[in-house]
Amino acid sequence: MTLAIHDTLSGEKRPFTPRDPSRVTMYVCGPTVYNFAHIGNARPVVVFDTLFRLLRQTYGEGAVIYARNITDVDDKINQAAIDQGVPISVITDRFTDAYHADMDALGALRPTIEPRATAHIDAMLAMIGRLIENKAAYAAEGHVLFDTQAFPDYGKLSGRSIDDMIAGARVEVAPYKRHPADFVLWKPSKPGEPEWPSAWGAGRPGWHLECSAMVETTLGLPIDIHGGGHDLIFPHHENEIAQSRCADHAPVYANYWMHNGFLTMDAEKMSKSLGNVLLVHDLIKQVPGEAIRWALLSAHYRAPLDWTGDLLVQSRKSLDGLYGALQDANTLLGENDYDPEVWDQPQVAAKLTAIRDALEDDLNTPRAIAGLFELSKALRALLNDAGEREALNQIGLYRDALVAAGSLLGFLQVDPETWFQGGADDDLKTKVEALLQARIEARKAKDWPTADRIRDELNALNVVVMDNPEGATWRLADSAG
RNA sequence: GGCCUGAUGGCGGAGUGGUGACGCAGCGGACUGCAAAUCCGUGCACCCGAGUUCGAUUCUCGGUCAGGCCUCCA
Repeated sequence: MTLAIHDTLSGEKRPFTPRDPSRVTMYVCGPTVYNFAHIGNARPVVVFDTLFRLLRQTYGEGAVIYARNITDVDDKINQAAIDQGVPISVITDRFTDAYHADMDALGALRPTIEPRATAHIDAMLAMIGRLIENKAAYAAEGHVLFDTQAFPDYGKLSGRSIDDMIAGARVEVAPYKRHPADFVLWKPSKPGEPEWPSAWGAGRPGWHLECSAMVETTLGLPIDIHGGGHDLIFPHHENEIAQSRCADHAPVYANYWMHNGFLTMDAEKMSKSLGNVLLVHDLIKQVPGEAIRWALLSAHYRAPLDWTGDLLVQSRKSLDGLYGALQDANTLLGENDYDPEVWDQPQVAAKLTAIRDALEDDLNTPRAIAGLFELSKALRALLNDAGEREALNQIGLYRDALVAAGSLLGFLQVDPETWFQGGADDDLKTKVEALLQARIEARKAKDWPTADRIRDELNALNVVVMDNPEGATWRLADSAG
């Protein structure tokens, strides 16, 4: 099977054909760095990271160029700098670092390129120049505006006509606009705000222009895939298309447009006024990033996703099951050698193929996740009658396959011990080991009251004990919620 | 007001014109000193109405409900 992508522009699922298989290009709109990223911001990151992984496996790691911008010039950044009485760069540096740390925690690979808007002002100004030259933009009162009348395809991506937009307009139209739908390419800065000199007066770029310029400079037109949140379709992506195509007389800006669905919090939109903004920065202190990633990928990327405490609990338990199988396999295999003729085994190969097929079918992560469970189930079955010597090869094979399949989705990449005990600090681990040892002694002596009392103590430490004939293992109880 | 999505079991969530994956939770049993983990077994759903069809959860139309965009927004 080959990759098929649902393309917003054509409205259909189309087979993916890159312009150049040795240089596959993908651009995703990144953060405006004025605050911590919330869980809704994380959805496109995780979704397109999964696509990035799939593309890299298909075309080769060096053949996929994934650009995700950092918007570091913006009204909200300016406001934050004023509010906190610090230079703009203090804000942007701080939240760029935080963004990296948070997305790393979700298992997202870093993009190939992360262009910053402020490093591409020249390209933006050059683009404005070309737009004016091509009669697709005009200067007025210190602003430069895009002339939407100059672009017949305006509205095609979002499926709306300019007339519809005017009919539904709820904002006052700035007097210097020729047409209500025209949008800003360049605008004057207020005193104290960052500004750059230009032929149209000192000022700063409009947000839509930033992405167009960075796409051109970092990837070159047309790009293969352009992604982002559903809410960016209009006006942001619509405007990007208009600018780039008019600036360069380009017939195509991006060959495939992908948009992830919105995330709601307990069925409500996340908003500051509702006070339900959940920051990744806070969440990863409470639950493993992998469980958050799982929750984000548990629904198809185009479907809406309702974020609830229960979703996180279920996600974590699902991962417990898979890591449990891996742990048991590791325990059994121990130092034993096995023959890793992994990928030629037809039954394993079929299961791996099913997972790949699911992802290649417009990134059907729920189906791919089901495939992970298929592998896990098969691994469990082998573990349950592992008396046979030759079963070790099979177990090793399935164990490796599960980890390999997981890597495609960004799961199962840590040691099971780390997954189950990683939340414990060294003090706790020492304490637990001591209690566990004492309990093993008690059990040997068949002193059940003492054994049970110690287990209660461990439970109080949020530790779950699992006895086995030789001794016992432990894991931290789930505390997600 | 304009434009656009979606509605599957207790929960999450795929999918299909012909008896509805997968996961979480539940229930019964096995194992265990008792548990946990694991194993075996098991109950439960396709929003409403009409149409097309031999047959619709799947296609069409209408309705209801929910959500999104039209303004910064993932």
